[in-house]
Amino acid sequence: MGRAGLTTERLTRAGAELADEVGFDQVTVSALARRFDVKVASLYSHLKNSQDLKTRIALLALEELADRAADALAGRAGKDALAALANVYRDYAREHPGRYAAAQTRFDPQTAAAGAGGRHVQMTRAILRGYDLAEPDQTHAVRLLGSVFHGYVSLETGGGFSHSAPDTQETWSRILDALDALLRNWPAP
Amino acid sequence: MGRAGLTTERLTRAGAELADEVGFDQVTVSALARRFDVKVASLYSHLKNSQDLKTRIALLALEELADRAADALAGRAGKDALAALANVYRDYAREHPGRYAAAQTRFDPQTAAAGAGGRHVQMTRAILRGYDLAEPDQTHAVRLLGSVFHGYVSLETGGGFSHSAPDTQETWSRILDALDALLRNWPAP
DNA sequence: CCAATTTGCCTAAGGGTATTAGGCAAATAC
DNA sequence: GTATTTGCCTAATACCCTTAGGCAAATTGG
Repeated sequence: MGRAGLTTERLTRAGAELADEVGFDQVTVSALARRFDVKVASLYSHLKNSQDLKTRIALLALEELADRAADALAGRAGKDALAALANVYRDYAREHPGRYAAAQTRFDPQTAAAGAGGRHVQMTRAILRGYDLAEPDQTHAVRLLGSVFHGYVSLETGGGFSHSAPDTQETWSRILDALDALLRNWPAP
Repeated sequence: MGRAGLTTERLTRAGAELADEVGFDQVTVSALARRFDVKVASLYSHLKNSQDLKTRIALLALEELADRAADALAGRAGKDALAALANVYRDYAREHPGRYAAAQTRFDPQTAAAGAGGRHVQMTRAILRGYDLAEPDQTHAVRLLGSVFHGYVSLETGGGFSHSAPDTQETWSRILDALDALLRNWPAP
């Protein structure tokens, strides 16, 4: 029997695809082995364990998301930038639901520091440069934006808004309008 | 051997406690059987299967949450009501992380209809009566509030905001201020 | 109050996933 | 071209989930 050419890299990518197809929860070392037509134990030369695989997929997703966000923000400011970043999250979640779910993983500080989490915070902060917010309000606003983006996307992709008018695209636009208005007019304590 | 007095009800409650202790993902028919000092197969007289158990825990959590919300909203209006509802979600997630995680389960329409999901929407709508929002803006606002509450609580309990000043209580207060200001001043399309 | 029925928990068994240990052959290094 | 490393395999253990079938305790009804 020849070798299958397994690699931590390839396994992670295939795991991400698998996640998008069957859901991040269903990503399993066994399923991945089947996909490469290889015995399960063989993967353990490349992956520490099941958790390791999931962490790698999560970090991959965070990285991809940060790359897309950086692209989208280039040359934009103000509400334009706000909408661009928001749409990156929303679109990514729709295109890659499994990866997006993976990106929600909570890491231990060790792992988190190695990931792209910091890039996301920095990009959100960059957007706020288009508004007039001093610290600590800027941090409050970063957290609010993170909450809205994550919360909305997670509810929408989970079907939480389905089967009701008005449609979610309309709501999404109006929420971005509302956030823009709020940031331009952030209330004093 | 006497009987253990198992009940779907008791199993669901114990499952919710287990979820708070070890995490909703770790809730398992086997662990529940151990807790009652009973063989695993015995649970299958009371539960359809593992998924059934998880669904029941999720519905229990949604119900408890709706009950707490209804209590908190009684006699309040405006920003008071907004903060009360928001705090119900946040406090519940802190006290009962496993149950809160369970409450995020996405149900099939059949199951969703039987659950307390509708009560939550109705209570959020009730709060908005204190603000001057006509449809469809009211629905947009309901979705925004749901997104913020869920997003914030999920990020905070997941440790997404840790290790950084200002502290999360401060951010939470200022976010509620901001939402109140936004609702009082909802931008026209 | 005893017989019949239902109900509750058990044993047994089959199938899936995770993980480790040890082996053989293909790739690589010298 | 031999020596070493590396990659995938077989084998084995340890969970977890689920169904089938059995026995005894509880309940029902005469």
